[in-house]
Amino acid sequence: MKLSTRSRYGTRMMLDLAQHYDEGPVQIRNVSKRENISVKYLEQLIIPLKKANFIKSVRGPKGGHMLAKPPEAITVGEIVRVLEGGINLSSCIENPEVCDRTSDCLTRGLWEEATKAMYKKLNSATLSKMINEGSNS
Amino acid sequence: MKLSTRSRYGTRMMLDLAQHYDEGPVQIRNVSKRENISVKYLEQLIIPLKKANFIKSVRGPKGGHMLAKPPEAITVGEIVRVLEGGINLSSCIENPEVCDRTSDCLTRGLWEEATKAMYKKLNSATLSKMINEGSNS
DNA sequence: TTTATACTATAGTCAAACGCTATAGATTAG
DNA sequence: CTAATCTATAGCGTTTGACTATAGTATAAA
Repeated sequence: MKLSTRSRYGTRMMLDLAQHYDEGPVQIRNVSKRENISVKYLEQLIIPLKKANFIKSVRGPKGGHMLAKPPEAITVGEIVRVLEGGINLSSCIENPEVCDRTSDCLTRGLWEEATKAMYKKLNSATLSKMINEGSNS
Repeated sequence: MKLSTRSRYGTRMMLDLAQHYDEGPVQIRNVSKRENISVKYLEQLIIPLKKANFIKSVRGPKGGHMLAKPPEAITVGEIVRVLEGGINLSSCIENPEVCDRTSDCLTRGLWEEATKAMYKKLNSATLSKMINEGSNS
C-alpha cells in the first residue's frame, strides 16, 4: 500500500529538474547532491522517464538531463504511473483474468473506485503547481 | 501500490461472515471452502480483526466466528486499515521523523491528499452496502 | 584525434516482506 | 473425557525492493 521509493525519488528528481528548467542540461551528479539520492539509482529512474517522453538527455561533456516538456505540462500522476508500473490497488483491475471470481466479485468495483479517487488527485498536481504552492498549502 | 492479499482476502472473509450474519457461529472451514482460501491463512487474518473488535469467536464444538457488529456498522476502510497496518502512500505521513526533509518537502502534502481521497472511498463502503449493491453497480 | 565527461545498459547483491504452511496448545459442548 | 474448534507462534520458500557494480557508448572540447 505504500508508494515505492522509485516513485517518490522519481518525483523529487522531476521537481528538481523543473526547478532548473531553462538552465540547460542538468547533471545527475548535481541532482544527486541536492536530493541526496544515489547517482546510480537516479540513472535507473531516468530510463523509463525518457521512454515516456518526460525527460530528454544530452550526452558528452556539458551534457545532462532536462524536462522534455514545460513543468506545467507534467503531472505527478503521470510520473507515478510510469515508475510504479500503473497505479492500481489490485491487479484484477488491469487483468481481470488473474482471478476466476471476477464476474461475481463484490470487491473489485470498490478497489477500482478507490484507485480512481487517488489517481484523480495525483493527476491534478502538475510540477509547476507543486513548486508554486509549496509544502504547506 | 497494490493492496496485499491480506486485505483482499480479509475483506472477502468479512463479506462472507456478513452474508451469514444471524446464522450463528460460522466455521473457518466453511469460509475456506466458499472463498477458496486456506484455513491456516484465514486463521491468521482473524486475529487482528478480533483485536479490532470486528469479529467475535466461540470456541469448542459448534463454535466458530461471527461479526461483532452488524454489517452496516463495518466499513471496508476499517478492515483494510487493520490488515494493512494503516493505509498511507508514504510512511512519512504517519511518522514525519523518517525523513529529514519533512519541513520543506514538496511532495508530502500531495501523498497525504491522495491517501485521504482513497481512504474516503473505502470508508464509505459498509459490508451491507457491498452485498446489496453487488459487483456491477 | 584523443580524452575526459557524461549518459546508457545490464546484471548482481542483500535484506525485507509476502504468502503460505506446520506444529503445538487452549477451550469447551456434548 | 474427548473430539471439534479456535489460538499462538514459528518456519520456509519466493518475490520484490532498493540499491550497487561493471562495462560500455556518445560527444564536446582541447
